[in-house]
Amino acid sequence: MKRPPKAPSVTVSDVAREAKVSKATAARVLGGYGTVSEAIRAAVLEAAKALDYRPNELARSMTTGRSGSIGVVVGDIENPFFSLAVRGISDVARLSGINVILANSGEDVEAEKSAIRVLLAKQVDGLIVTPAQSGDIGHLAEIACPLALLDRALPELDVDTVTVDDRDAALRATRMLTRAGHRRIAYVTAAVLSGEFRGAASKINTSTVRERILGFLDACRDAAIEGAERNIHFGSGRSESAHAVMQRLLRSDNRPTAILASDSVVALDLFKAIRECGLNIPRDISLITFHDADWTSVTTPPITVIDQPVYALGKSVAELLIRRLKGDDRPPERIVLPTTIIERMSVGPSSAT
Amino acid sequence: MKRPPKAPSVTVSDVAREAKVSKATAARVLGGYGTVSEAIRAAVLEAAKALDYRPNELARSMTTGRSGSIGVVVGDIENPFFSLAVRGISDVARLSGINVILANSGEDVEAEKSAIRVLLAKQVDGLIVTPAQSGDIGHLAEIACPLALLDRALPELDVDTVTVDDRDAALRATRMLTRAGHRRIAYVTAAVLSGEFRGAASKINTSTVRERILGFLDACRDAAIEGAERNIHFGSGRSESAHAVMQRLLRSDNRPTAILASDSVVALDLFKAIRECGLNIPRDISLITFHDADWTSVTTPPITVIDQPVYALGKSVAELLIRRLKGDDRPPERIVLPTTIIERMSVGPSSAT
DNA sequence: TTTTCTTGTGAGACCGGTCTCAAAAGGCAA
DNA sequence: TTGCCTTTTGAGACCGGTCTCACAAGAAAA
Repeated sequence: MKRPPKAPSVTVSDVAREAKVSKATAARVLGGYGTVSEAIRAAVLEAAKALDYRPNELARSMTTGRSGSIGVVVGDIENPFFSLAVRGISDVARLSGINVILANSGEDVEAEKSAIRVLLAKQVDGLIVTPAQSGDIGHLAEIACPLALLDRALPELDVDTVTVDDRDAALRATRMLTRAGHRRIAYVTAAVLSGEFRGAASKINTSTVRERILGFLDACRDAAIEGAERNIHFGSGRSESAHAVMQRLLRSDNRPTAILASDSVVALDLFKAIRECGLNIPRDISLITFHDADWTSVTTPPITVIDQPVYALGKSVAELLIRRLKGDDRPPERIVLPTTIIERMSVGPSSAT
Repeated sequence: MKRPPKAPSVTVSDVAREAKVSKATAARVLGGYGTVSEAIRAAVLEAAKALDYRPNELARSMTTGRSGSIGVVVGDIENPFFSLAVRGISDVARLSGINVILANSGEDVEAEKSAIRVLLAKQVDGLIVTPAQSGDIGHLAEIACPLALLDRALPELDVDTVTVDDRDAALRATRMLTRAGHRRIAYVTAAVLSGEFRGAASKINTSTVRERILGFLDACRDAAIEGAERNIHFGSGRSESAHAVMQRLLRSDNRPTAILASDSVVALDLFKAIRECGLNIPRDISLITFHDADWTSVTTPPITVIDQPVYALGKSVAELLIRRLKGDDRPPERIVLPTTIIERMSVGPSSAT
């Protein structure tokens, strides 16, 4: 099949000429504004069809100032958490005839800044961001278009935000572990810390990370577990060393008898590492993870998870943003979605000697 | 933290006035074209900084005709196959300073058409599409900008295409099954057929689906298996009934002793259904699936998969498209990437009585 | 019939950049 | 000093839409 060469691009003026009316009139019917008589409208429409006119959205945005698209900056589309959230966002956006320009930050602030700059230059009408770090939020604060935060709240930034009840979720999950008799419980997260962590959880400024650690520590305190802070492991991302870190953790003398993982990617790595160490879940070690990823239900044993309403997260944040684009000027909302724990078979009594 | 209200948007003219030069000169330094004396360049740059000038990409695209973005239409971002491929695409795009506008077709041709129309109206410089159906490709054929096809080839469409060696992959996987003694082998795919399938595989026009079936049938013929066509099951998508279909398949009198699944989403459904039927892999039934999804390595037993270079698929198609955007006018290329089979533990000898 | 509205239409400015073209300025040889 | 060539600068058209405004025509009111 032959492909059409460059198209000379039919414009309003062309249609106007064809329909023998003024450019203004043709623009009126084509743009769907102003009033035009039925007869002329039909003529213009016919001319447009004959010429195969396609509006140039760019030119339209140029004058209206609205581009009809929103920018979304996530940490990593590859992570099923984000791809599901993005799905929620784009489903809502499509319903409003808005489209989504996606950018990956790779959880790197500089990449995030640059992505935002580019999206802004493209005149997106609004922005949904999952801030990579929260120490560095100047670039977010000075964004002049509507902004909404996804999954991670920034206390200093008074904008629409949708998160889940991370603290409570971590609390409940950890409590499930302490009630099973565990006292050496590790919390493993992919997040990297800017400074040094000295148990000063309240100083962590990425809300998701902070709240979860707070919840984790709450539960540990309730169970009178001392020094729980030392069992918090950061930076277990996807680098090669992360796997090694986990192996070391699992092989250490007083290895944890239970682990809470911050996301399904980390948990999968943990699961593999546990296996490679010849450990058995839940006999030797218990495991709970955030995010009900598809794999968690088919392992042996299936993994107990904290089920976050990820799709709804994306859906809500998009709804909030779009409402704002439509002129809503209520004070920013901070929606916290509930999580549920899906109990499967990965939690057992403590194996501590 | 206070959010800035509407920005009055600083333009080239503003900068020019501030720097006391003409608009044209200011535009030259800001746009980085033409020649300007060092003294004036510095002055303009300083004025721009003082005013916090940010270029309006839309206006720029307006005159240049290039928007600096490409459109990507995939079946479903939620599917890990696509999210990984999209990752590959956006990584490459970012390197070239191009950004990606993402659209979901939901594997529906009408949605695909509309997405393409919107993207084209947004003046994307190029388009990467995973055609949902191949009966209906008029809308693809008349696209006037560079187009590249991802994962699915369209013989009638002579454009850059990157696929994997589906036929060979299916052949090798099926052969692995026949060599293990299996003779009742089912092929289960999420793809839906436009017409009726009567064994006329060559008439299927979605290349991925056709090639795989062809490979499957090749292997069956080699093993002198009769009526293999009857064991091909379409439409096992994510609808409720799909699961039921599988259950029926598994509970039927002469249920297959081995299954080849077309993607990891279908395979996961199958895996669950097999379990629910109380069947054991690989004792009662063997399973191989396309796509090395993360879950396939952690199940008991781990699943033998056809590993497709998904990231590379996205990477290559983006490279091809971007090369074309840069003016390359070599004849369209059709790249076929190799697959490898990762043998795990889900294939055993036939359990046929 | 004349005046006053209403409604439909056309002319042209405008959005914020790019780019062509011609004029101005500077450099150098004669 | 004059002339010619090169480099720098400014004026203004242009991209493809939207939108304001003035005006024409027909309808309703006086």
